[in-house]
This record gives sequence, structure tokens and C-alpha cells, in this order.
Amino acid sequence: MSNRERRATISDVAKAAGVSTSTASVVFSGKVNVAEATRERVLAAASELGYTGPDPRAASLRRGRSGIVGVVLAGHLRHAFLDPVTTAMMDGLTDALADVSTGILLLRDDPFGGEAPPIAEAPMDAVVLIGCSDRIREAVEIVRRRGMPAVVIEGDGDDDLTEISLDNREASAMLARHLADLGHTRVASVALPLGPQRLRGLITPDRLDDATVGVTLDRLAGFRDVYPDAPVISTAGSLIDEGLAAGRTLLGDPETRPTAIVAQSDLLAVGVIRAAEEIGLRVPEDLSVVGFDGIAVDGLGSHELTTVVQPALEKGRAAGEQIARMLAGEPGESVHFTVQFRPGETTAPPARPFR
Amino acid sequence: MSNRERRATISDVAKAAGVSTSTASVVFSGKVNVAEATRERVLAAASELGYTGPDPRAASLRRGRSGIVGVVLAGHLRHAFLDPVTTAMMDGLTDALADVSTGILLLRDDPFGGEAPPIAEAPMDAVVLIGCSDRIREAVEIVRRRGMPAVVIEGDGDDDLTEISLDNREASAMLARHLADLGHTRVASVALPLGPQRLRGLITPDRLDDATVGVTLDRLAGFRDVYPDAPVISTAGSLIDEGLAAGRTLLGDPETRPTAIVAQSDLLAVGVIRAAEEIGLRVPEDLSVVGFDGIAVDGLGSHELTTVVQPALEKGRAAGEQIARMLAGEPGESVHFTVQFRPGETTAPPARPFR
DNA sequence: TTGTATGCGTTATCAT
DNA sequence: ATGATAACGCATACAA
Repeated sequence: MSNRERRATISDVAKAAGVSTSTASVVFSGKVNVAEATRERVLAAASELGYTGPDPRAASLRRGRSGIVGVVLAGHLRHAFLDPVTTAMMDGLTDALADVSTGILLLRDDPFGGEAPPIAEAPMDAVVLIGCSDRIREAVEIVRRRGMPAVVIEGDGDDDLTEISLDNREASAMLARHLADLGHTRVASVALPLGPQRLRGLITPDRLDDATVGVTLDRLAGFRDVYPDAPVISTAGSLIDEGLAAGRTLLGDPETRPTAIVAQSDLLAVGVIRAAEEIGLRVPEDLSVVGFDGIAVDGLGSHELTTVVQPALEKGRAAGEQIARMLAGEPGESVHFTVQFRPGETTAPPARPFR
Repeated sequence: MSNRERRATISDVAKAAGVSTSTASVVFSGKVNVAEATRERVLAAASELGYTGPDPRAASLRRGRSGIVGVVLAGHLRHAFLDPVTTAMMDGLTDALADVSTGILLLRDDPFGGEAPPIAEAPMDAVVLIGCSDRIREAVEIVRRRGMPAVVIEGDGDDDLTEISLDNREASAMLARHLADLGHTRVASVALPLGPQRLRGLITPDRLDDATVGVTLDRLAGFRDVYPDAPVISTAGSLIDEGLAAGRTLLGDPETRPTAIVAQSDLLAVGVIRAAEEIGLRVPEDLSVVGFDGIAVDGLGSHELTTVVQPALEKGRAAGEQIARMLAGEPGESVHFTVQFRPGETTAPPARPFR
């Protein structure tokens, strides 16, 4: 009724209730027993003064904790959240963090150095770096200097930092071998982006030199372990439309057409299948297709794709758990996950040529 | 090399550099001119001591600003980010907020009241409430008492709060009228969720009493303006699979089958179309379908659906702009957006019966 | 169970 | 251009 100029503070409340500030403070934190009578008196005074509880900013300073965990995503948010794998990870992350954090701070991946990158000035207690590429290096450096716990999900962990990883290479090799076992020799691959520019097109050796996205490179390496010389096309992202475009390119010429395609994500695989259907190819009779992720694509049966299932939600959860550990003073531990092969109905032996 | 116990503070740096703390502070904030020589001395001392800049928590307290804007999304994150409209809004929002905020704090929509809801204790400067339903009321109340600027996107704004809205009812009526003009009389609708429980099924009058989601109700009202008695099925969310399920229900019985369906979102419309295709109905010859949103669905031509286009990105941007205004001390202004009709190829006059 | 005293690390104001 | 000083609002160790 009267606080037009200054918001009430806890000491105002204490004064009005006739107790000390520490008592009032304790009423709100609930960390110490308080006589019911005083408790009520304080609460009454608080509501009288329109006091809504301790100022989080002041509490942060005093406690040395803000309750906020930052998340740095590669690329624009739009892109990040279009990917079901990322979404699932975020879910696991928020789940695991629910007890130690009031929320997730989405940090933009520092556009082009506006002096102080958000990661350097956000009031957070810890940070999760997801699928970052280039800039991860400096981000990690900043975070480390700030003495902040950090976890990297599928980054390139040369360092001794806590990391959540996946057996991308082995998994990809497994998928490639599956095709090899079926007898495929003319095989191609559709890859995720190689770098932040997200260039589309055939991957040449020199393009690999500039490549920075570890996930793409690892999956590519696994593929090349089995098919060293097969053509690979990079895309601008894990999208059905991107797979469609790449598929059209690869399947366009009947002369050079592969009998099987290894897509680096399920969404890309779906796109490739659409491209095949467009030109009348049957899957798997005329073309075998494998994916990666094992996600549930909305609007797809999703039961049929031959792929590997990665524990996306668990990855996020593991990251959250490690953050929680580190926040509790224990050392973080890297966690490595493995995928599981899920046979579907999109692969078969190649059709006999000339028949 | 020696800070094993206590992190260096700005006054340590100042001492080491032989200047006052205020001078050191100013070097980092850059708000006042400092002689180049001292500047360098301070920076040198800082890097010597491993000082990485002002502690954000302390700065927040002193400034009264944390640089953080909270976003409250209805339901689980997983769900929220599956929706292209939400994603687009988030994009616009982060865009508009880039200058006044270091990041977006994703607040979980307080599951079941663990004493202190995150919205009450997060150190943020302002809050955006998106598509919230029930709980928005209390959220708004808390936020208001905290004296925090708040913007509601498509909530129900009985109050005098700043709100970003859309002409849901008019737009829906427009779509319905489009079908009416084509001659359709047997029409049904597939609706978004009515409440947080997300129950599926035919909407009956009593179910409407418990309904809390304004968007759903508004679009439904617009539809009912034209077709007061038409059957409406609610879904669990804006998903292709949900539209598919609802479509199967509505189209299952040839006797009662409608000649046109109004879906409350494009994703639902896509699902309905799939359901129609499943049972051999042609769109639009046998069934007309309209959507809502005008989004680009990955993996869909997306050129053909008859729908209304809503300015999702602009909605987010407007919210961000209002937050920025309010943070600058100006009053917030509600903004109302209108959709645009986009004719596609999924509507046509109904087929003549008995022929 | 309650009160006292301190300092968390900054930044803004005002002098100099 | 630089410095002294006073908050910012709270939570905790400790004493009573």
C-alpha cells in the first residue's frame, strides 16, 4: 500500500515483525527451526509489506550460487531444437538438474565476439556444452578460468574435461558392415554438416581439412573403415528436406546410382527414402538405406528404418548428473555411451544387375 | 599459479596494479575513460592473478539486473520444442532480446509445487509466459508482486498486462467460412488440447467447462461461429501422429464421414491428410482439409496446404521488444497480430453424394 | 530458539 | 583521470 519507491527488504520485514534479520531470513530459507509464532509474525509482516521473498540476486552473491546452469548449443536455436536428438537430451538434462537448478540458461553461441561473450558474464554455476564445434575451445577455456564445472556432450575432448560421448565411429562402421554383409559394394553416404558454414555437396579431401564437427567426422570415419572410397555428400543439417536433396543428387544418375546409402541421421535417411520413392525406386529392393539415432519421427511409423539407437535422453541425463556431482564438490566423470543396432525393413541384398 | 584457495577479486587486481578498486572496475566496465597506461597495468595484473572479470553475481546485486530473461513454457520442454511455432517464437524472442539479455532462462512450468516455484526464485529481470494455461494466473501474480516486467504470449489477458495476441477466432471463422463457401455442410474439426491433461476424444459441452487453453477455445469458437454443431475431436498436442489418429476416428465410418475437416494446426492437418490417404480418400476431391499456422513442415512440400499463416517469429520478436521497452522503464504495450489466409490445394467443393 | 556481526564482490556517486 | 566510500540484500558463524 505504500511501497511506491523502494521494494521491501528482509530487514524491513524483520523490523516490522519485531525480530532480527537473521530470524526473518531463516523463516524464508527454512533451514533452521523457528517458533511457529514468530514464523507467522514474520510472514504476516512480509505480506503486509508486499515482500515476496529474498532477492535472488543478493542470495546468489551471498551463497556463491545462482542456481542456474547454462547450456551452449551449436548454431541457432531454431536449428538446435529442430533436432529430436537435441530435444531429448535437453529433456534428460533438465530432468537430472531439477534438484540443483532453477532453470536452464540458453546461451547463444556467441555470434561474432561482441566484446564479452555471454558465457563469460552470465551468472551461472555450471555449463553444458552441446555438440559444439570450433568455438567450443574458447568456450571451454573461459569456463575453466572462471572455475566453473563444465560438461561437454559430444565435443572433442582432447582435454581432461568431463565429457559425454558416443561410439559414433564404431556404430557407423557397424552399419556399413551390415550393408557389406548383405553384399553391397556400390554404397554412398549422406553426412551431417562438416563445419559451421554447413556447406552442401560432395566431400573432397580438402574439405575435410576444414571440418570441425566431431560427430560428422567420427561417423564418416566409421563408414570409411568399411567403404574407404565411397562418395559422401554433406548436408546443411539433420533434416528430412536435406536428406531429400542429397538423395536426389546421389540417385539422379542411373549409371552411378548406389545400391545402398548410409545416412548419418534418421531424418536424413527419411529424406533419402523419399528421394528414392520419387523416382520410383523401391526400398529396400532397389535401394537399402540405414540411418542413425533411433528417434521417433513424428508422422512416421518409425518402426521400419534400419538404424542404430542412441540413448539421447540418457546422454542429457548423464550430463546433468555429472553437473550435479561437480556442484557437490565431487570430480566429474566422463561417460561413454554405445548405440544399439536396430534392424528394420529398409535394407536387403542388392538387386542382381542385368536381370 | 597460486590461487588455490580463493579466487581473485577486483580489489586484489586493483591492489596488484596499484590502483583503486573503482579504477579497476571501470577498466572492465569500460564506462569511463581510463588512461591507456593504467588500463594495461590493470589488465596485466588481472591476467597475472587469473582474474576473468567481474563476478556476475556480485554485479547483478549491485546493478539490480542480472541480464537474464525467463521464459515459461506450458508443459514439458520436449513438447514445447516439438512445435515449430514455438521454436519460431523463441527465435524471434532471442533475437529481440540479444541486446538486453545474456540469455534465455528456460523455466520449467513448476510441476507440482515444490514449495518455491522457480519463477519465484530465479534471478531474472523479466519474464515471458508462452501459451500458458492454468498456472499462468499464479505465475503472473508472483511475477507482478516481484515487480518484474512480464509479457504473455497468447495467454488469457483479462488483466492489464502486456500481451501478444493473435486473431485466433476470426482466423478460424475465416477458414470455416472458406469451406462453407465451397459448399461443405458436413464438417468436423480436430482441435489442440483443451487442458493440461491433454485428453483425446470428442469434445462434449461438459468437457468445455474444464477447458483452460485459450488458443484452443478461441479457434474452436471461430469454427463454431460457422458450424455450431459440428463434431470436434481434441488431441494431445500439435503433432502429425495426433492428427493421424483423430483423422482415423473421424473418417472411419463412411456413413458419418465429413466432407471437410478443420484442423487447428498444420501438423494436425498433415496427419488428417495421411489418415485420408490411408483409406483411399483423395484430398481435396473426397475430403477438404485446412490447417492453421503456415509453418514449414520439414519433409513436406508445405506449399499445398490451405491454411492461415501466423507471424510466429514476429510474435516472439514483439514479446522481446516489449520486454526491452519495459526494462528501459517505458510501459509495455500489448500487440495484436493477425493471420493471413493462404489458399492451397487441399480444399475443393464437396463431391456430389449419390452419383 | 533468537540475535549480532560480518562480508559476499561489485559499482555508482561524489570528490579530488 | 583517479580514488574513497557507501551501499546492493542477504545468509551464515557464532554467541546468547
